[in-house]
Amino acid sequence: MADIRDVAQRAGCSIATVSRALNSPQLVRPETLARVQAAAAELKFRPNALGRQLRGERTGLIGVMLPTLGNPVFADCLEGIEAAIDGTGHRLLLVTTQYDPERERNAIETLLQQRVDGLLLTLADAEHSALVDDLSAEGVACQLVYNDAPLRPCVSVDNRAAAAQGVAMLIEAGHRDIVMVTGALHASDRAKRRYLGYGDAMRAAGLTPLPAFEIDFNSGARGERVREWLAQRERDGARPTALFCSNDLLALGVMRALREAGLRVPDDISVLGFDGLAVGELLSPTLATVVQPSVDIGRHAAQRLLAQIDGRAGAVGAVGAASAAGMRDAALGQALILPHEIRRGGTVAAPPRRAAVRG
Amino acid sequence: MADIRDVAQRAGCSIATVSRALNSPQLVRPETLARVQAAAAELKFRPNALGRQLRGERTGLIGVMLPTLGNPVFADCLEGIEAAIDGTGHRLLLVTTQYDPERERNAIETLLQQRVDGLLLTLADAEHSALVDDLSAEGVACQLVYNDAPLRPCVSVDNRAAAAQGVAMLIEAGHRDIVMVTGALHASDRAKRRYLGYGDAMRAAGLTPLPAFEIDFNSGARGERVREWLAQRERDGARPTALFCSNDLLALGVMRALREAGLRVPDDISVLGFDGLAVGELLSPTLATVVQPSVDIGRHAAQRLLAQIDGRAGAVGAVGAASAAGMRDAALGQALILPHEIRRGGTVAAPPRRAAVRG
DNA sequence: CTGAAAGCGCTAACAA
DNA sequence: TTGTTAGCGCTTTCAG
Repeated sequence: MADIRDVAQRAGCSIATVSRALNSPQLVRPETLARVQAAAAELKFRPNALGRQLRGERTGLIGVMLPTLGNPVFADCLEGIEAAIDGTGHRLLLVTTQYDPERERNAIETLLQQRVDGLLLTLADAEHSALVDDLSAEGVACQLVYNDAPLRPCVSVDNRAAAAQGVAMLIEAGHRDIVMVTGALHASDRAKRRYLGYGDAMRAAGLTPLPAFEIDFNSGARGERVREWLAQRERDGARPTALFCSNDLLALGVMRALREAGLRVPDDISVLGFDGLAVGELLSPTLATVVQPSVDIGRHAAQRLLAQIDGRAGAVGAVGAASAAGMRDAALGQALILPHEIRRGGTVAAPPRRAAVRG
Repeated sequence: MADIRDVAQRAGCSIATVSRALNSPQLVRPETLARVQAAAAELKFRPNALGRQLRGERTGLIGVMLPTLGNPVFADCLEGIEAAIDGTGHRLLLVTTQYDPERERNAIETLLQQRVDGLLLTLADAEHSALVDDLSAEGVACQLVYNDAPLRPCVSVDNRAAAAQGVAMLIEAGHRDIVMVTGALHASDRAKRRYLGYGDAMRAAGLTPLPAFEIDFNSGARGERVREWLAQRERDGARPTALFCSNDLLALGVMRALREAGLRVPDDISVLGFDGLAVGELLSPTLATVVQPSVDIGRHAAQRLLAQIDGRAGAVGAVGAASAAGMRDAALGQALILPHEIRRGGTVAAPPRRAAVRG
């Protein structure tokens, strides 16, 4: 593989000139430029990014860490990130963690060793994670994605308020026995906040929040679990009339289990999701859900990160004054809350009359 | 940021010893090792991967290029890739192309400049792409993903045979008027091969293949287009009784348009997809489709790529003999065809009786 | 406008 | 077992 020296020799100039010809053509005499370009083409010269990165200040690499791509919510977000960096000359280094905190640690370290210019992270639990503190202490440019931690640099919806609004819709539809279904609660700060929102809405309506029904994401026997739980509830005479699922994927799984258990949605039981996956609208009945703008979340997070990176470079030496860049930086260090939306759908209806059961 | 020299100084040894302590601990006296580790920890030393990569033979980077992550088929594949490289110390550099050939060129070049050890690519059209030839000519380790080009290193299903089998199922269900719906045919070699398979199945049953109905993926007015087309067909008295969609996402969109046009699936018209997206099983009716093992495609492609990379390293100097590595390499240079599967689903039923219309 | 030279941080001979 | 040294390919002063 030809290197810059080969090109220089062939073009009859020094490697410095080749470098300039490639990076700052205007600094080079047109004639020389042409010779260099010709030489480069003939030798099929491919600049080695590693050399440049080692030497330079920035690598142009952005580290992206997501729990999984099996959930379209994250794939969508990644599309937004891609869209935002398109044309900026940045590239993406991608890692998934499967919601495993240890993998999170390792992944971040790996990304940092590659000297990424910045980090876009979705953590299992941002609030109790010391990682983010360490990162900001180290001065690493970083934005959290989906995590809504008020005091941290992140882009998300207001999970608590959004969930409350969704549940309020259920209540308005006439439901009183509403249970929230979640994955492992401890594994996701978003699920936790949504549960808080559920509680808010219940109490606001004078209802008592019920414990969440947690189902292990990774267990294959999800349908089984749901059926058992329903049977138990049935026996207690306390089958809920509506289920609020902490995310759409879970809602889909739950609905399948419901169907297999012989229950009709929404006739026998209503279901509300969270995320706003596009597929939800293609189902019949369509999935009622709390929509978060996943692509925009990714896009904004990436844009903020880029601004942060640029600001950082621009701020060098501008110590004295609270510059415009500094002002911007302050905003970038705080949460950006994007608007959510309630998507009404066929999976929510009025609760069935069950006077006989109750009486 | 502390570098290896700082650590050496603090540990009271040379940088070579630090390097060894980090990479080959067994070559270093336990006591020295401990000193180095302590020093590294105290200084929060983070090895700079760029330095190592610039020096070394390999970077540990794998370049992945996919059309989009908006289609879960590719997200699933990426999950498979992730799974395969997990624990191997490789990292992923990800780029999406939106099916744009120019972006494909640029993306590959970018990846190569970063000195990736190998490439995992889904091209718009692998057969007519000179890119792959160039790559193998340059000796770049590379596997195509989803593209089934018989003579190239790739992992896919037999799109033609799979499509034929799916269409045969429609015919078996009693359909004779079957139209294939695709995105822009020229933009995807898979769609083209599936159309060939459609033709095979039709002719095998003594039927005449019909022209494909192409809908632009990127047009927002997809539903509109479908309705117009249907109306036209209706007027001609030639409304098909079944639609074979070149992928599941398209099938979902088509079904929605059908519904909006007042047609019931499968009562009025049957729909068959291709891909086997998980969501298809959650719909009601469930989506009949030709299933390709997306995760496995990704996994196998990554495994083959890793083998190729290792083989390459191992083969250095082993010029004389047709070594075992050489044998393996030969296989890695050819297509790996994974088995597909027909998933029967509620979207396919017998065609409606339309004696009155026909007569 | 161009060239010489000094590294960026690390690994791997080669010596000791 | 450890140290010295020569780069990997590139950018960027600083001179000319």
